[in-house]
Amino acid sequence: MKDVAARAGVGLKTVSRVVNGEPGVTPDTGRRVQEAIGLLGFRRNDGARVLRKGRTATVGLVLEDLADPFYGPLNRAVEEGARAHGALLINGSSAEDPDRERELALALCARRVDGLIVVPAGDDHRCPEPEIRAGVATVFVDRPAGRIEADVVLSDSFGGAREGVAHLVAGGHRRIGFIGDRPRVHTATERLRGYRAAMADAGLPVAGSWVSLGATAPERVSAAARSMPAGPAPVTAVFAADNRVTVTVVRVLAAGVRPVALVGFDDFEPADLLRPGVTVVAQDAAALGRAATDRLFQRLAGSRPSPARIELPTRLIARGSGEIAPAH
Amino acid sequence: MKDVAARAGVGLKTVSRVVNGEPGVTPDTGRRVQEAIGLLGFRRNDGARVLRKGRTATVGLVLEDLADPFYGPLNRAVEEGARAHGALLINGSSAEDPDRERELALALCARRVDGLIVVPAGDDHRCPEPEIRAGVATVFVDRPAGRIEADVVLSDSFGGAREGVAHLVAGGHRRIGFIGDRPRVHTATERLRGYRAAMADAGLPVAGSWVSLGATAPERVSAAARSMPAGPAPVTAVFAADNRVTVTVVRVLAAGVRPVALVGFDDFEPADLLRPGVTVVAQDAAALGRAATDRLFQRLAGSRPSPARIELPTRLIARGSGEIAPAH
DNA sequence: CTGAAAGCGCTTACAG
DNA sequence: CTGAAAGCGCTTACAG
Repeated sequence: MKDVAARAGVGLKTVSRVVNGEPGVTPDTGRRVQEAIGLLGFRRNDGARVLRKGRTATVGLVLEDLADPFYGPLNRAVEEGARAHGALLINGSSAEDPDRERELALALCARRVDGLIVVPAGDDHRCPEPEIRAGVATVFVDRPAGRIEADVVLSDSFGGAREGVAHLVAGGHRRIGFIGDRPRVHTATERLRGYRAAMADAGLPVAGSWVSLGATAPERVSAAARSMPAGPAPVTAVFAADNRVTVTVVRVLAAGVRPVALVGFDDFEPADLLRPGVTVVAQDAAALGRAATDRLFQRLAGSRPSPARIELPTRLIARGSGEIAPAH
Repeated sequence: MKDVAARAGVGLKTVSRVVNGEPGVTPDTGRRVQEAIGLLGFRRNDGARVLRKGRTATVGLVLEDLADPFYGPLNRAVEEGARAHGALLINGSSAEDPDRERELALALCARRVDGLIVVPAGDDHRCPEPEIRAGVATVFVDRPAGRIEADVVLSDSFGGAREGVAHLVAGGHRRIGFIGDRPRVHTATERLRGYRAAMADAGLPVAGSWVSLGATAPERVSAAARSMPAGPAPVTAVFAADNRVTVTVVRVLAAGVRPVALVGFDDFEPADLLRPGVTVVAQDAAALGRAATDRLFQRLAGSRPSPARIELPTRLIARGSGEIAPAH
């Protein structure tokens, strides 16, 4: 900038004005400065700018895994939200590791991001980052964070699961299985609660062997999906509590002898290409991202509402697998 | 930092030394400084640091769409590569819009990212960013950039398509269709070239009606997929040149009367759940990301090889759809 | 309309 | 082992 000023024969401040399109520069002076900028290939250094201005126009996003298709639309929605406010997105994967999550959040704070959007690592029940409590505006998405008091944007896991299971009940099923993630994962327990509520609503009992919580590894899920439709109280339908579980269950059921109905939580790519199509309770990952970003920028704009829990509705999409009649 | 120095009764430089773990501080002094840091909740401002050091420890990634599942693993791989070098990732979507791509690249340059990884917008044949030519280390991935001389990391589209089509030929097919993206998309023409090469290798003619290039919108692709197995010279197999095309073709063929064999370029999520499973020529998006990041950091480390075109091999995965025998 | 001085929070290059 | 001075590239708050 100094070079540009020298070249154009003006002061530093004038260059600054031209670069930032501020008023108070004669057209002629402006032109001279522009010329010098072009000649020297000058680009404003936003880092230096930030140092004075305070705001970095940067948002940090910490999620579980950038490679997970579920987070793609969320990621993109946050980007778009940030972009609408002239901000860039720095993001990273926690890889479900609380230490790595913390490390990432700290690095983002050291870069002085204006705000942080965090998908908390699944099993982190420790108190999160002191810096978040200290000051950086933060919104949690997809899962609630430990015991922290902060904004959180979630899908309605309870209501969605309840609706999905009620759909099976309405189809005539009375023995329905539930396969979900480990109990320490919040969404898993919420969805289980929804399952139990739907069963209770219909006055149906739940046998112990119909509920299976645990790692979403294919081996464990396969075993559960194989055993439930067998035995003394065989289920005629299964509710799969997330997309990893659903995909495995589809495989197992396709290989089984009797048709078993299936409703899954989370939509997944070509669920409609399968025969039968997979009926799902879809959550809107992009809407989650949008809501979180909106909330964040409201806070950045100075609004100070007390921390809220925002729940977004889910949507049941019937495609066939959930409409299979019970085999008595 | 000034406050910490005052509180600990030391100079600024001593605080700096402690914060950065530099030697030359007595344990006792170190302790006092650490205490003051804890008390004041001090965090180094990396922005200020960067201003002096020159390097930002930040890598920029510009791709088509953060929400696209294909780019998830690439995104993650770049993140991991950057992380291994202590760098953070700023990324954004070009949304296939050359202007937006340029705007993003400029914003990243203004932030003084150390390096840039770019998936060029599909149809950009203009000369790309002057700043890239000017200096920021840049590696292009997945598609070559205009006419620029820079590193580019690609999948072997030609070889992959050739292998996929040869697989169909080996299965007894003699009339094979090709459905791909618009001709201005580099990968589309490369794959078409691979198709033609495989047909030529086998001494098979290619009828004009067997080749369809154009937008990957479902309507157009459906029309092509419906017409090819009909008419006077009906194809018995189709090669779909990318995953968007493949998904649409699967839908159409499933609804058709005669079985038509299918091989797709790009793997997609539950291609193995479908009946039959979809045979694909898979490219390794994570490997693309890794190779690009490696190349970038080699340059950042000071190595100055001349720009290279790095091609990664693809892998044929037979799952059933590509092994359907020709219906004569 | 224009510019010189001070300062954002750190590090570099020195000197003690 | 320790610290004062200068400077990274910009903007803020003034003064002319």
